[in-house]
Amino acid sequence: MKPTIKDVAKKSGVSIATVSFVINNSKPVSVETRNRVLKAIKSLNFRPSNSARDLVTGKTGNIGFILTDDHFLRTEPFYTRIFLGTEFEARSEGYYILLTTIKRDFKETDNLPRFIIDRNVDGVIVAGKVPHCFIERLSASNLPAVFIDYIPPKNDYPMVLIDNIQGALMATNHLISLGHTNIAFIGGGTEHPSWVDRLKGYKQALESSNIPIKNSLIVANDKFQGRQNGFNSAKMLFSKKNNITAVFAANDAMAIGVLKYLRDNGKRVPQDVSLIGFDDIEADLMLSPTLSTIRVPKLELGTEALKLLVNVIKSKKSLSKKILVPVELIIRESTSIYSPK
Amino acid sequence: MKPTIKDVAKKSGVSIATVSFVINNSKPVSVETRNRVLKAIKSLNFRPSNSARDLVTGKTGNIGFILTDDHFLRTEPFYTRIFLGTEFEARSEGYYILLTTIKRDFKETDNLPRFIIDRNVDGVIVAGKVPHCFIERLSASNLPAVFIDYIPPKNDYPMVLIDNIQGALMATNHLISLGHTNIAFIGGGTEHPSWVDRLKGYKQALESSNIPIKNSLIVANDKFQGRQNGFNSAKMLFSKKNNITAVFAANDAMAIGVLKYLRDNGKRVPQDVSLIGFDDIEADLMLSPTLSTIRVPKLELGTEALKLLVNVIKSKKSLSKKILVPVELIIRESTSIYSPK
DNA sequence: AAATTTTAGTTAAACGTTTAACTACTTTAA
DNA sequence: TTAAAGTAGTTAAACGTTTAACTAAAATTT
Repeated sequence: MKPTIKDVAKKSGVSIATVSFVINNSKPVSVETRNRVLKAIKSLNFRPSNSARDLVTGKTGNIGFILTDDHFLRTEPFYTRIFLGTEFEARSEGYYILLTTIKRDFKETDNLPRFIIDRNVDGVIVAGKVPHCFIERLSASNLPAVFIDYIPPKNDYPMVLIDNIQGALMATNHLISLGHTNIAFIGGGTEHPSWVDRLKGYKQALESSNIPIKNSLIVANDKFQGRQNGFNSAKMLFSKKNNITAVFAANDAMAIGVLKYLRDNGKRVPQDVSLIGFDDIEADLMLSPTLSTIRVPKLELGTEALKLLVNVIKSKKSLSKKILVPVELIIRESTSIYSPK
Repeated sequence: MKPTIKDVAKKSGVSIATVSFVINNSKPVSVETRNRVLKAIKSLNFRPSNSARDLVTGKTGNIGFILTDDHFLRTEPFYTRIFLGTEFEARSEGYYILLTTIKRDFKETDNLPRFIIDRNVDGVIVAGKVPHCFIERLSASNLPAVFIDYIPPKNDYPMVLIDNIQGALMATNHLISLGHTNIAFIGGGTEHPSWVDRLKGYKQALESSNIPIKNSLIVANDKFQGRQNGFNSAKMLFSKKNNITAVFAANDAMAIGVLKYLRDNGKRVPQDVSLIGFDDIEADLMLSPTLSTIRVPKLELGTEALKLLVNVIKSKKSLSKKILVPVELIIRESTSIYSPK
């Protein structure tokens, strides 16, 4: 059978309490006994029982990771990478991650994830946009929670966010520095803070370079943000005659849609139109040209969120800290210097 | 504080044992008391403590889900769907899933997932191909395990497999029924049972239609199985003059690579070449033409594996059952009737 | 009617930890 | 020299369940 703390105690000739102190560093133990205990632990291959420990401490050692199923199933491994960051960090922090999805159209009457109902987690991480009514239910459950890449309305949970404004600034400034002035923006709907901020950064960049902002160059009204949407938006923009020489798409998926539209319609990238995305989804290595973009450190989003959550759990204070994770400009083939015909 | 079984017992005027019997249906309880207890449970919003229960039963209520990180991060949400199937089924079975990845090049000396070392799972599900040495380490741990979509060498674990031969038969027969005879096969390396079986099905279909098998039409030597590989293989096939009119690619990712090669080289699909894949990764709705394929029921792979594992855990017998999940022919735009020029 | 079996419930031990309260020394302070 | 404080360890209770062993009453069999 699995060895218990008693076996260790017997083998090293001390009480089980002392063994516990050694395991948890919770009380001073003399060097000799500590070593004796450690040796016994090793030789018996002892591992403390989670359930016993959890029972007495009232903790579970688990953390829930929640996202909508469509986010989880996105073709770009964006949220999966974030999850992996969390999972990885959880290993060193000694937590287990319970991953579950909720429906994108979570209803008032839907069940919360079972680990919340059963209180089988010490806290949860919510990644990406989730329905309002889910957030309300979650907040009623009084569990510590941290949000990633989404600002929950009316709740001051701690958050780990992408520095969207800065990224959009970098992307737009990159295009400007290449000589472009007729720069289009393609974004998702305005109900998501990320798109709002990326648009904000775009505008700021233009302003500070004294380039007039033309609403005719901005498409940001769709609820979705996939390739199809990029394709459609590009169609809207390029069917009018407005001399666009560069496009900043608010994410790579849309950028790929734009790319497809341009290719289908005889525009060369980057010779005729420069194109930059956002996210760096390292999607398609076959993509040609390769896409300039703003790299979002996805693993880091996940690790930071876990660290933050562990802090909240341990301090028991509901610090409403916001961490803004910096992004990085990645220049590839899809952007080049403006060369008028 | 969280209500305990004692609170329920007090409220309903019975002993805690009776409450336990009601919760677990483990001993007959009269209808009246049962109802009284259930009412108390509901009104107190009582949920049994996992840790307490686990401690006494020696179970954990957790199941580990293991796959390599590159599988998890694949652009096609193939394994993520399988996971979702498992997770979904786990909800109704009352288990929690701990998802973790191992490295594709897992080394003898690498640590097993922490939940195995700590024995914090009652069993594990392994999805997709994993390194041999990992399997050996796993099997030394003596945990119940079920494999999905991979046949572990030298171990008779229970498995849930795709009916690859049948699928390949269906795909090839579909092409044959359209009048094609010069049908190429593009597969991955032969070290993976799936590719071997899909090739086998391809050959069987040709044989039973009395179409000679030409090795020049078969490319199956690469270790990887992505788009790039499909692209390269198509190049190899079509650069020789051999009148290929149809291609069966052993997965959709490779099929998409083939499609790209054909498009780049002026061949129309399906007018000039019919193309069918395998998996149905519902990748790119923008793909044109849409891809005929063999649908693999991914969720079902996951649910079946969980059911099987739960069976093993409960029966304590190491039944080495194999479940072959049926596939389905999905005809879309990329295959059409053979029309000689 | 007595003996036996069945049914519905109770009691108490056990699971493997953590930790508050205590003890017995040893060191330091007065 | 004695009292106080510090150190290193022990004892035992507690956490919230499950379950074996038991009891008392009811139902069935003889």
